[in-house]
Amino acid sequence: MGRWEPNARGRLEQAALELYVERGYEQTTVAEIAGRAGLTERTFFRHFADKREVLFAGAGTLRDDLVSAAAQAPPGAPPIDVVATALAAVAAPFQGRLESVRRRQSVIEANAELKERELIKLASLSAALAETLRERGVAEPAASLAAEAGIGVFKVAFGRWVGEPGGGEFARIVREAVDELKAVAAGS
Amino acid sequence: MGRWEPNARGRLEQAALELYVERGYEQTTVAEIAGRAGLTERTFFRHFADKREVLFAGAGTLRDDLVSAAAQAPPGAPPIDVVATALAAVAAPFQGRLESVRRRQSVIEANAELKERELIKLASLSAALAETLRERGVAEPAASLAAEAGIGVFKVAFGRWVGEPGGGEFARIVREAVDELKAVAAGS
DNA sequence: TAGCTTGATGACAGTCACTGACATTGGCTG
DNA sequence: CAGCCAATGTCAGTGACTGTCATCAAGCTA
Repeated sequence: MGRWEPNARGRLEQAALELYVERGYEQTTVAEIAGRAGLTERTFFRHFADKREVLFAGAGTLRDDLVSAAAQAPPGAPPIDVVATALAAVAAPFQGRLESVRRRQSVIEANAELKERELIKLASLSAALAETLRERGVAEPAASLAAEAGIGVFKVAFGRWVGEPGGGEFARIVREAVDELKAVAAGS
Repeated sequence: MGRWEPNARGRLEQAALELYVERGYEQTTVAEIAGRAGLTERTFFRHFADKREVLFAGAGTLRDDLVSAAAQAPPGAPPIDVVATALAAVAAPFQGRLESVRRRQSVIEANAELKERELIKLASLSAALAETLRERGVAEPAASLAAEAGIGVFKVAFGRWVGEPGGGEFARIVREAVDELKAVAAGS
């Protein structure tokens, strides 16, 4: 048994989410989060760059998964299809966690600072996706446009999935949104 | 002559931009901005919600112009064309101010907090554009997808315009990016 | 085994963004 | 002229975040 309770980072994440849900993001102090996790404020800031970041720890994994899925698409596939399959691939792991995702999302949408942080994470997804497309030989500005449009599709599809009462199948909603984007771009 | 020097808000904007350029956003305190403008820190926060907002005062106008241009498009026009003409319309007023825009943009791109603020302003453009499309009878999710894709186009086109040595014609770059998006979405 | 190093944490002081409450001031209105 | 009002100043406070040094148990080394 170690000197300290294990998984300090995970305890901080859980305590933060609980408190943000219970009393709201702004009404929660970092000292309270740390206290609930049995740690001090200073230790919180050793694990997370700021008070918002504790909600976005999984963003790096999502980006890696997206890049990996895009990189594995068949060579020579049209960029829009590379993006579509990559988005559907990263959508799948969300499927079993609708309630947990909804809780987190309601916290984010209640606070402008948290929305900002979410947007910059999505922008980093877009940048990583564009970079992957470029490595696959897609020229600019097609690579950035496909990536931006793809992340836009993801945002819209995510909103629909979280907003629908039953939830539905996220990957299917993503594919439908891609098809809808194609129709819109064609001028229908 | 009034009791106070006129245009306090404008003086604060100018002082902030100068200081952000001179020594960087993080190295500038609000007290310094206010001091250069001949005001106090408290007055700064009466004019701007926070230290970032002073750089984004024009965002509301941009959104209004975008909505207005989209609303004036011919009835029944395809959503992608409504978006394209609206983007080209708001691009035009940027044309004469390339150097000023570049200076401001270099400040924003040097700081993550400022990037976040820019992204949420762009997201508000997207939301307003989607709302306008809905009022024109465009159904969901087509309205949101067209708006998201359109703002993505704007981001890419803006980056190209600011990045190119000579600058070029912003409205033309926007139209080319829309065409490129159409080609990408078609699976080229 | 005694000592040294290391890594996670605590303690504490400090800066700065931001807020609430109240005071000040000079022009404008009745 | 009295009073109101709008913009600003003053001041005290909260809380996010940082730098610095201390602590202490586990592991490594001689």
